[in-house]
Amino acid sequence: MKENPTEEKIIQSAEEIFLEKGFDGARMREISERAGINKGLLHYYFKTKDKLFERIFYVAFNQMIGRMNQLIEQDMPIQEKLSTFVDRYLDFLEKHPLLPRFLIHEMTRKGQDFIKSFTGHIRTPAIESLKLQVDEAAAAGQIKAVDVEHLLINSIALCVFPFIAKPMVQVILNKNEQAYRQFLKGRREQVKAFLHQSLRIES
Amino acid sequence: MKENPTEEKIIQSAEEIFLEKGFDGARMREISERAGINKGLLHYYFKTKDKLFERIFYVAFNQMIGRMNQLIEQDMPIQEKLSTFVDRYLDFLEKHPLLPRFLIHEMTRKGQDFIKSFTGHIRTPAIESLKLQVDEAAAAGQIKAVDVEHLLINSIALCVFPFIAKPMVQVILNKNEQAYRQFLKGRREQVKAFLHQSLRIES
DNA sequence: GTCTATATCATGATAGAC
DNA sequence: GTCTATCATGATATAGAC
Repeated sequence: MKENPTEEKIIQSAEEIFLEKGFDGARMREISERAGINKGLLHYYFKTKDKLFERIFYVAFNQMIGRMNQLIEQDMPIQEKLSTFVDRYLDFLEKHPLLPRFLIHEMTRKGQDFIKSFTGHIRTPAIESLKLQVDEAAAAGQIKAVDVEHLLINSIALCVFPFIAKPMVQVILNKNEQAYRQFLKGRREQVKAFLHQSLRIES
Repeated sequence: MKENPTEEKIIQSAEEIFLEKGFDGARMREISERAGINKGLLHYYFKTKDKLFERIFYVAFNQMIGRMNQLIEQDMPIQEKLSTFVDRYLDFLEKHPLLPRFLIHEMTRKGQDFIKSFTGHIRTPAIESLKLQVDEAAAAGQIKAVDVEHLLINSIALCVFPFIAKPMVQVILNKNEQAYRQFLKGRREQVKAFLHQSLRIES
């Protein structure tokens, strides 16, 4: 925080360009131009393109994982937690629509080793306590017994997929920009209903 | 089909490299090397990198959309159709695990115009008849009334997300390669159960 | 700290021998 | 049709003036 304003500008510009075009498609020249500074100055602040990228990636990765952890660890009943997860996570994605595709693409590009170098520093999601909660609720007859890993991945997938795969979904559903925004609006309730239904007890 | 064997080799090599690294990350040198030919020969067959890419993209795009259309249009009851969709689509993805992320990334990189130039030639999925089928089944009391667009996107998302977002899911669930393969194995039944549950009538 | 000018290198693409 | 050699460009990165 409270960094040098030039550095701040560079960070912001770099984030925009890296998220739009990925590491391979990004150009140092374009980053400097958008930051309104000279190309040489970039290298004064961040020795190399790789260094600049890692800074952006690190922040982006933590944002995403951090938000998810935060939502998973809230102290509330499981059904309410699911609804809140969907609402807050979709809020987050609407603010950062390019984030998940960026992370995924770069994590795929770099090797397993690169990922490890980050996940080492980072608290991995607290699946265990979520599992306890789900199992207890199932035992108490409040919800159907389900596999917590798949439940979590399903929740994430349903929220994030329309952002990651936007152009593909547009083709499949034959929707222009405006129609797609409309689709996303309705999606919030659809996903919540879908997830709740998946926990409904068989009668 | 039955092309020149050199051209065939180039296509295969180019497909592998483009799918792994994307257009921006792919190198003509690497493509020629993997094809076992000279770099100059690439340009003899495919004038430019763009031309070669478009050829690969076109085939890949058609494969994906074609498979989906085929599965959507099968003539069977809706519940059976959903199960078959999941099974056959997951089969397809296991054979082409890099395909969806490649398509999504490149469709995002190129503009809307580029996409249109393809979707013009292509039959877009037959959502309408699927909607009829779902609505009729709902009216007959066989399934819950649901929005067919969201149902379709949910089905696709649940299948495809673990392939698109593999490294991210690995971090979230803290799974190495082998554990991840195990996770994918169990997923097939999980997704089918999940989708069927979403169509269950309220009692 | 910021800029200009330049070095260095890799890439896509071409020309031409065989 | 296939290769070698080379071009032209554009990228990252550095050196040095201010």
